Amino acid sequence: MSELDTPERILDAAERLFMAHGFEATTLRMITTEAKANLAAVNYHFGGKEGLIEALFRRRLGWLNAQWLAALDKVEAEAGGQPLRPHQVLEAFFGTTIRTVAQCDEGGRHFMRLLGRTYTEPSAFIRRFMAREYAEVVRRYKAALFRALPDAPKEEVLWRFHFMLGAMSYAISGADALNVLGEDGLHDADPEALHARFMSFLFGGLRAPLPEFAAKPTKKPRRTQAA
Amino acid sequence: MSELDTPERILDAAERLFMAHGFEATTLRMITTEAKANLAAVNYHFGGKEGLIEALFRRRLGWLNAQWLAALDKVEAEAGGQPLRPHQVLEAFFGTTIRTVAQCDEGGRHFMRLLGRTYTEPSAFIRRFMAREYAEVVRRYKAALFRALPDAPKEEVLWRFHFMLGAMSYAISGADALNVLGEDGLHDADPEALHARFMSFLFGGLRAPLPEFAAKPTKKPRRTQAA
DNA sequence: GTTGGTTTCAAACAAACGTTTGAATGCTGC
DNA sequence: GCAGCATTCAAACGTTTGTTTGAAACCAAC
Repeated sequence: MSELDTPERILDAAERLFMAHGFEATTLRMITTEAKANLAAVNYHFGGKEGLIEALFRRRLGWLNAQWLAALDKVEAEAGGQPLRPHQVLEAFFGTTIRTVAQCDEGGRHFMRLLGRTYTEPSAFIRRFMAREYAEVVRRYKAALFRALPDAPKEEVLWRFHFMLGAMSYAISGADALNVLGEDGLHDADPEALHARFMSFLFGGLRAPLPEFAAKPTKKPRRTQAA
Repeated sequence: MSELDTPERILDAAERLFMAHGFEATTLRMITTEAKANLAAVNYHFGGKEGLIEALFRRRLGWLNAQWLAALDKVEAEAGGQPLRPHQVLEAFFGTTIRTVAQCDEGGRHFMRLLGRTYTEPSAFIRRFMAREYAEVVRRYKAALFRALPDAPKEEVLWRFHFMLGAMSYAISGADALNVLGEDGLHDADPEALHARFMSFLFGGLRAPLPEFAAKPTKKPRRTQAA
C-alpha cells in the first residue's frame, strides 16, 4: 500500500488530537474519523484507549531515550572516566531534547509538547508508565550530575534539575503558550536560537550561588557556587 | 449553619478533585458526592460545569492578582520612579507566588498547582479566561522588567520570563512531581527553603550571559550580560 | 476456486456524562 | 399560620463515551 497502514494512521491522528485537546477530551471517534479508519479499529489493533496511549508513547519514547543515552555516552567517552563538566551534562540532556524537537516531523513536535505536559499529568496510569519508561535515563543522568557537582548537596542539585525540567516543558510548548504574556505575537524563532537562549538560561541557573542555608562553607566562603 | 454553605463546599471539593484528576476527568457526580450536595446543585448555583470552573478561578485569582500588584506597587514606590533592579522584579512576582503558596490552606495549594498546569492547558475556554484575567498583571510586570533591563532585547527578556514560569510551575508542583526522578523520597521542604533555592536559581538564569547572536555589542563586549 | 486467517465495517451495547424537570422542603417577612 | 421565595432532592432527560458483536471483505496459500 502506498498509504500508511491503519495502526500508523491512528497513531498519527491520536498524537495530533491528544495534543490539541488532552487525553480525556479526545474521543476515539475523533481519532478514527481523522485517521479515516473504523471506530472499532482502535480496539482491534491496540486493545482500547489506554493501549493506544501506551503504544503512542512507546513508539516515540524508545527512540528519545536512545538519543539521551547516546548523548551521555558520547561525552562520557570523551571524558575518559573523568567527571563531566556541568555544562556537558546539561547540553547532553537539554540540548539533545531541544535539538530533537527541532528536527522532528510535525507529529514528533506534537509528541514532545505532550510529553512536557505529561510530567505533571495527574493520571495514575500515565505516571506509572512514565516512571518505568524513564528509569534508566534518570539514573544515568543523576549519577553524571552528582559527579559533575561533587560539592553541591544532592538535594539542591535535584531541585535545580527539577526546575530545569519545568523550564524545558514551557520552552517546548513554545511561542503558543508564551503569547499568553501579550498579544504582540512572538513568532516561534528558529530552533538554533531557541537552543542557544534556553541553554544559556539553564546554565546560569545551575551556576547560581546556592541559597545560604545550603551552601557548604569552603576556603573562600564568599564565592561558594554550585558549579 | 456551622458548616459551610453548599456553593462553598462544592468549590472546595471541585478544587481538590480537579487537581487530582484534571478538568475533563472530574465529573459533577464526583464533586457533588464529595461535597455532600445534590447533583443539580452545581447547575443551580453555577449554571453548569464551565460556570463552576470560572467561579473557582475567580475566587482565588482575584486575591492572587491583588498580591502580585501590591508587591510590585511596593517596590516601585520604594524606588521612587527609578527603574527597579532585576532581582526586585523577580522577587515581587515569583517570591510573592512561592510565599503565597506556602501560607495557603490546603485548598489554596491545590489551586496553585492547578494554576501552573492551566498555563499550558489546551482548552480554549480556559485559556481565554486566563488571558483576560491576567492581562493587568502581565502588562505591569512586563513594563517593569523592560525598564529594569534596558540593554537586553525585549524578546530575550520575554523568553526568559517564559522559562521562569515553567520552572515556577514545577516548583509549585513540588516534591510529588520531583519524585518521578527517583524513588528515594525527597520530602517537601519547608517553604523558606523552597523560596530560597528557587529564587537563587531564577536569578542565576536571568543574569546568565545572553546567547551570542542576541548580545548587543557594548564597550566591553567580553562581559555582555542581560543583567 | 476454495479455504483459513486477518482486517474492516455498520450497528448496537451498557454505562456515564452534563443538564433539566417538577415536586418537596426550608426559611423569611407579615 | 400563611404567602413567597430560595434551596434541595430524586428522577429522568438526551447525548456521548469506550467497547463489543457478527457479518462482510480482503488476501495469500494450496
